[in-house]
Amino acid sequence: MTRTPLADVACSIARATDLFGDAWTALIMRDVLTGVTRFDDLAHDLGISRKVLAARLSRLVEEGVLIRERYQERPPREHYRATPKGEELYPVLLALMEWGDRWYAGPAGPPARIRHLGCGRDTTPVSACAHCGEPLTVGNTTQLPGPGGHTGPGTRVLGPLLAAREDRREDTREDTPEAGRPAAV
Amino acid sequence: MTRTPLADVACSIARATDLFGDAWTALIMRDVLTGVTRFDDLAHDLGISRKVLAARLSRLVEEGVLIRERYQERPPREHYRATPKGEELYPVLLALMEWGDRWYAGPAGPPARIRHLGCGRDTTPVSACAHCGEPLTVGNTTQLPGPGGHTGPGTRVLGPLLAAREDRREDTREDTPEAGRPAAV
DNA sequence: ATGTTAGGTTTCCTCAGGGAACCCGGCGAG
DNA sequence: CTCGCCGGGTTCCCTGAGGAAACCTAACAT
Repeated sequence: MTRTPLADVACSIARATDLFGDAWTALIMRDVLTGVTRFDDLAHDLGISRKVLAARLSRLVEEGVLIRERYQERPPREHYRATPKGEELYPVLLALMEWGDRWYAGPAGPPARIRHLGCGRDTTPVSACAHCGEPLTVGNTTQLPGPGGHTGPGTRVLGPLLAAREDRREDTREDTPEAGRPAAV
Repeated sequence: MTRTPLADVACSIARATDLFGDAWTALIMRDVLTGVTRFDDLAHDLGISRKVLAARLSRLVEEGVLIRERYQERPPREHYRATPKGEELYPVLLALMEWGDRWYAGPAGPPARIRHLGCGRDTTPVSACAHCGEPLTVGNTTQLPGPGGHTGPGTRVLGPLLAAREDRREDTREDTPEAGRPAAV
């Protein structure tokens, strides 16, 4: 929770991880996105301590990933729903699930299937290139500095944590040259 | 680390989360997959405590996600490389990064770009249906019980934690009726 | 008036994570 | 041949996050 200098870091993975890199958040989002939205239901379903659940939910609400809504006045009842920002975490869940399926499913097969309503078939989610639709792998991609990165040219760049940590080592660069100018492609 | 009854649970997300749901693992995998593979380099780059780094690495090796390799004999030097199982975590990283880019990139744009070597363009990773190639969203998919799930019919099913937790509350269902019959689409 | 349910909050305890120091084998330099 | 350094960890102590369980406050329901 406040292991969080990560949030300031020039790496979108680190930023996402700051929220998502904890034991429960992924499971909470899974539940909320699949219809388990009330406090008690979540607590039961996950077996999470109520204290921690409350903390996670309010963090997720702060972050704009969930909203707390009163869905009934008498008696007053609340639930948590995903915002668009929260719904867009779905690909992360799909990727985690796909990986878990591939490497941990028993002989019986995976515990759940995803039916794609568009084509009507049980699907396997793949990470694809938005342009050509081909699957993306470690082998067929490279990481390059982006416009928002304050990183030197040589740095491998999926996430230059070094940059944001440089306070701890001012022997390294503090040049930060006009944080725009990417290493023009 | 041993908050881990999760690993036994009938949900691939929970299984994946058991490994991946911690502050550092995603970042370690990011680094290893992008070429930061030695202990000291990882420790520096991440700013992680050496103790925890050692623990994470040996866990990842145990799990078959990384292998420890001697890449030079004199002086003896080791590094960590991703196995195929480890490389297949790439989609998870891409999904996290994409989400971070969409919601946390400053006005300057995202800190890094992914170039797809197949089509030569900077790409945006999308979670697509392996059959029809269309993007998968919360709205155009449903979750159904899979062959490996020991879950009742009504249960929403991306991850029935209840099943594995029912030891703790035998007041609830122990019926588990013919664990198949999905809520037919 | 008594109980129950939803939605939390509080208290106490334990153990994982951070920081920093320490350790060990293998060099390479003087 | 001794000194010191580097890579790759391990050990120690301390703090703080997470778990368990009890408690609290409406708002009904009987």
